[in-house]
Amino acid sequence: MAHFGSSVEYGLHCLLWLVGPLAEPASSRDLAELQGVSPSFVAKILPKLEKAGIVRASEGVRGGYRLAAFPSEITVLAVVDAIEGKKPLFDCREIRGRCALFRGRAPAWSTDGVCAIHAVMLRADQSMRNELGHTTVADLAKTVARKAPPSFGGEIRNWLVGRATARAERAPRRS
Amino acid sequence: MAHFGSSVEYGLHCLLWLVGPLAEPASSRDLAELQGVSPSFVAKILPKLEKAGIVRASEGVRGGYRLAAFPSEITVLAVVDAIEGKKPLFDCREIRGRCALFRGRAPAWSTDGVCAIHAVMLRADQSMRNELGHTTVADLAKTVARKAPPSFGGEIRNWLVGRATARAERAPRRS
DNA sequence: GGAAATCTACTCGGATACCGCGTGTCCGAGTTATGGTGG
DNA sequence: CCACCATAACTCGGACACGCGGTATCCGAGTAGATTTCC
Repeated sequence: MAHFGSSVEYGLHCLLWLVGPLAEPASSRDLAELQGVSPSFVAKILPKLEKAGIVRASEGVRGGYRLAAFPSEITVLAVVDAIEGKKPLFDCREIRGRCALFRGRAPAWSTDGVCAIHAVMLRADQSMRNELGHTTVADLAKTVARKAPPSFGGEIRNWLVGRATARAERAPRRS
Repeated sequence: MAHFGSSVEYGLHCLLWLVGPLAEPASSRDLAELQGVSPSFVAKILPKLEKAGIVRASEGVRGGYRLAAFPSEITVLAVVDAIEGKKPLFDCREIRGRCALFRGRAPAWSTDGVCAIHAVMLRADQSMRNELGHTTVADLAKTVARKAPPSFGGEIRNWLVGRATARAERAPRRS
C-alpha cells in the first residue's frame, strides 16, 4: 500500500489530458473511458479539483472540464492537497507530557516548543511538499509530449470530438 | 488523519526512553505505563523493531528491551520503515498504457522509462526519506536532554528499578 | 551448608476483534442543445 | 424566414455500500529467578 491513494493518480492523469487548447470541454466520462478507468470514480475526483480552483466545470449536454489556470501555475502539490485534503505527514499526540513521573502535571519544560519527533517529521513533510510544489502540470505535460509522436495531440482531439458527434448521431431526435 | 500512524510515534518515544546506560532492560509494559499509553499496543510494536535489528529483546521475568545499536546509528527512517513496512509514497498503476487509442496495444514510446507522474513522486519520496535518514535517535535524545533538568535521567532510572522491586515485594512467595 | 529440582510470575510473540477511511457505485437536480411549431 | 417553446439527453454533484488497513486487545509458549527440598 502507498501513502497517496489512487485518486491522486487519476486526478493527475486527467489534468494531463486537459493540457493544450481543447475545442470543447472534456466530460468526466470521456476522460475516464479515454484512460480505461472507472467513470464513476473519476466523477467523484474532479469536483474536488474544481473546488480547489484547478479546473472549471461547464454544465449541460456539451459540458465538461477545462483547466482553470495555466498548466505552469498548477503545482502537483496543489493537486495532491485538493484531493487528499492536506493531510499532514505526522500527527503529534504530545506523548511527552504524559510521562508517569509527572502524575498528570506536565512541567513547562516538557511541553515547551515543538516536540523533537514532531520537528523531524515537519522537516521531512516540508521537504516533500517543497519537491511537489516545484513541479507543475506543465512540466509533466512537457515530459509526456517529448516522448509521444507529434500527431498524438491531434489524435486525442479527434477522438474526443468523434465521441461527441457519435453520440449526436446515435441518438437523433427523429430518424 | 496523517500519513504515518500512531505506531510510529509510540515506537520512537519508546526508543527515546531506551537511550542511555540502563541497568536492566525495560519491558514493554514498563515503557507503556511510563508514557501513559496502551501496553497491549506497545507490545505489538516493539517486536517489529526487534526484527529490524533496532532493539534486542531479553526474555524471562527480568527481561525486556535494549537498543541493539548506538543511538547515533539508528535513523528515524529505519524506525519508520521497520514499523510501517517501507510503504512507497506512490503506487504507479501505469495508467499511461491504458489509453483507449491504443486498443490494448500500448506502443513502446508510451511505456518506456518512468512515468512522469511517478518520477515526481519518487523525487518527493526520496527527499522525505533523505531528511528522515539524516536524523538519528541520538539527535532526538540530545534535544530532549537539553530541555529536561539534569536530574531527570536519574529519576527515570529510579522509577524503572522501583517498579521492579515493587513487583518483587508485592508478590512474595510466602508472607 | 550446598546443589538440584520445582514452581511461579513475568516476559515476549503472534493470533484475534473492532473501527474508520478509501475505493467504487449509483441515482437525482440542473442545464444546454435540439427539433418542432407558430407567427 | 425567424423567434419561441417543449423535450430529452447529457452533464455535474452529492448520497450510498463494500473492503481493507490500522488500532486496540487478549491469550499462549517460553524463560529467568526464587523457594524448597534433599543429600
